[in-house]
Amino acid sequence: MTVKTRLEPAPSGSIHVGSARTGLFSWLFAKHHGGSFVLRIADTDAKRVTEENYRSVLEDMRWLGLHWDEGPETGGPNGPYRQSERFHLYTEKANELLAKGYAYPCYCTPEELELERKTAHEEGRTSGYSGRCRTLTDEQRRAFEAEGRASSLRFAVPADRTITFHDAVLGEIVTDLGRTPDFVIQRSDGSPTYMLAVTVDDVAMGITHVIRGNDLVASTARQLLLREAFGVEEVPVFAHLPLLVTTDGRPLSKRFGDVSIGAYRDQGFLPEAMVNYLALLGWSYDDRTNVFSVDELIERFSLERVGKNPAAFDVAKLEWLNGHYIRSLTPEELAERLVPFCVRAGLPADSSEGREVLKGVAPLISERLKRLDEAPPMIRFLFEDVAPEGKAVKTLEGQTEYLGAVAEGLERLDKWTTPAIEEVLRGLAEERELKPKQAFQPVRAAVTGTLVSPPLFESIELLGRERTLKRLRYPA
RNA sequence: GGCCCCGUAGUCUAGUUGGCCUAGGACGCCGCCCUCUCAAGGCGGAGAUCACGGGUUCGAAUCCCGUCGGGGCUACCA
Repeated sequence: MTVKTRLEPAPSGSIHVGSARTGLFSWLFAKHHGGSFVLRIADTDAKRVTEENYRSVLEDMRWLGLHWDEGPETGGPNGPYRQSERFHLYTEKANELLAKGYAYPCYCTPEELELERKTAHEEGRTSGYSGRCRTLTDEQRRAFEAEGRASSLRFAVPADRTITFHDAVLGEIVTDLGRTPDFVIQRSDGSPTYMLAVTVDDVAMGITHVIRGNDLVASTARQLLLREAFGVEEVPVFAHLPLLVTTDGRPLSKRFGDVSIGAYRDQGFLPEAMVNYLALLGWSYDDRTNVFSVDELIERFSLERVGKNPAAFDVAKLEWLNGHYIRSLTPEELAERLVPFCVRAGLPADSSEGREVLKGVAPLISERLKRLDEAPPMIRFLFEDVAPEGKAVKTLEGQTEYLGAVAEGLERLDKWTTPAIEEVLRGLAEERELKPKQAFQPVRAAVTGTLVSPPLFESIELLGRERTLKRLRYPA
């Protein structure tokens, strides 16, 4: 059997890190088994969907490197892959269920349903809908329709049974259908609900392993029920991943801060770091390995090693991994990835000269970056004259003579190289019996405008003779 | 309220046929070294009575019961 997994994101903007993690696990599992991965857009609820959000989903998936074998734009034998374009299939299946007596029209209004929910809650029953429309006579139905009431379609749940399935993560899950109310499969506007669409599509597309968030455990029984009604014998393997929470153990909601992949991308997290980090949330390979390349993840991933308890999304560890991956980049690669961040910060880096500058500083700042967006402030002095700020101003006080001497020494240099520059500066420090810190901080302040900068001698070399001398003699 | 799931240091986790665990690794934190600043790197350290309480056993993080805590579901969202 060829493994086939899928991710079914609702296009409500840049994808949530939780969805990304689910997608990653699904993708890794498929790749590990030489199978395929399907991307399917869950846009059945028209009011929440925009074209822009849809594009964000595809962009995020591509950025993460989770390439889909079947899905939007890629195509495939089971398309289309946007559920909004598959309504005819759901309608057909809904009608089939209606004809076979598995489903019935429900004429209840939102207000009536709300009342039932409230009553059920008060009486300690698990849920709301009583199933009252199930036993309507034809006459009653005609009366409702004459009234102009719209009807949804509900699945008639056999209350006297239980549904049991084996979850690859959680083990055996038993659901008592006596506590499962008749659920809506088609809204009164004719659109399918998640329950119908997901089941129809998983069957149609031959999904073998359903890997999704723990919040969907309870819905599994209903989907299994639908499969039965469709007369489908095969059942996919289900694996429900532990939910992602904040470091305080709260649900990972917008209130936590950044929960979308796009937000992390904009801050300069590398996709390889994000993928590595996400893989560690709820999964581990052994008792010591933290860093994995994508290929290693594919080779080592297994559902058996997925844990059951909620995992906290810890930005600090993500940043550590990100720093690790930034340091593993070549200067050329780092420079190229830095371009958009510099441009956004107003630095003219998107030119061949700009790129040369970036390539030059890349080795100096790579071990100082946790995120790419930290780079522009560090290297702004290479692109424009910067006025000393804060403590740097104070450091420069009374240093005019000394800085002039530094300028004089540097001016005499034949070769403008780091070793030569260092020799001049150290020589002068020794001559004046200055400690390194006393000798170099004023120079740093004058040249970079700050007391924290990339290594000084290298920075001076990159800055060039002219600009360095100017800044030493005429501080802004 | 009802049903279901979870519970090892601040965080991610190893550990699950009970003994090799005086509980291992990583992030973070603290200190030292290196050092032109900041980092990176190296070394070291603090931090977990394995949620709590009872059992079973020669022996339990690992098995059983209970309690408490957290979460999910309980939608014509997905």
